[in-house]
Amino acid sequence: MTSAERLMEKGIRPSLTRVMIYDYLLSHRTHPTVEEIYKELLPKAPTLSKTTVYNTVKLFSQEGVIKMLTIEEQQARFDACTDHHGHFLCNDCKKVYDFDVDVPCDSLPEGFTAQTKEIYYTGSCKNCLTSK
Amino acid sequence: MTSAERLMEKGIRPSLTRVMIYDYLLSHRTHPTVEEIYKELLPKAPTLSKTTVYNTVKLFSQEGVIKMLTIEEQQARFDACTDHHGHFLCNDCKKVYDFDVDVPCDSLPEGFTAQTKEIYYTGSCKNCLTSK
DNA sequence: TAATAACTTTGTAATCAATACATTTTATAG
DNA sequence: CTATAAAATGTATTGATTACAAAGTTATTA
Repeated sequence: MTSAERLMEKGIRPSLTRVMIYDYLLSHRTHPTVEEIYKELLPKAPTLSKTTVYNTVKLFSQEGVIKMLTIEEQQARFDACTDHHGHFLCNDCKKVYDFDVDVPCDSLPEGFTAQTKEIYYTGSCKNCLTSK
Repeated sequence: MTSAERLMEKGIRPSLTRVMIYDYLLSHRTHPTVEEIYKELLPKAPTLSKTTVYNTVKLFSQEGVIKMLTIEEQQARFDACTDHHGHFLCNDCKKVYDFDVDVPCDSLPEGFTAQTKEIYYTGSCKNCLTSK
């Protein structure tokens, strides 16, 4: 299935801009920020507006096409992989890593319905620990 | 153990301001923001500065006295309970609820060391679901 | 006790991610 | 082709957070 088809599946009209942003996220699993997405795409799309990137990732998140990560206080990050997995933020190099984690056993209060479930760890990654 | 003693245990000098902020967090388990802490304490401490609240919750978080929650994009929230539990953000009323959840089984990459482990759910709480 | 140093608190100014909004551009339908 | 809706853009604004310097407070040492 193409990325455009996947957007349509979620009721999102696959404009050129949207497909470009979605493709970027699909091929760059580094959990980029809006700023990073914008800067990377600007050479290919010189008329791109940062507001458009904001609008688009918000739309994608709301429709469940991508995940918004609030693991960092300062700015949101985005992940095109919506399968269940954990995110690890290194406090030193500020990179966000994926890791495998089981869906946790929870006891949500009666009547509560969850739409998203995120697992965030913070600490130090291997690179930063060994280079000390 | 008093709250002042608990601060000293973590190497934090228990000034009046710090104890006041810590006590507020201990007695208000609503995961308040800096703004909320500041507004609530201002009547009791008219010379309190918002910067001080920022400095203090940052210090507390760094020393592990409290937890900083980044579950919301816009602003950080703070929790004096450092025991393992999950946090549920209602997208409608924006309240953050505690819930019980097991420590998840993870397979962190070799050499990674976690300092904090947070579990964030978002969705709709009972009140908001029933009032629709 | 006085003098000094270290720490804490404060207030203003600056930063910067995110949003609001009006305008322009592009796509779709009649 | 025209009208309408949707998407993209750019500027201005908001608002949480931080930087920084000054003022205040507490601890230390002579």
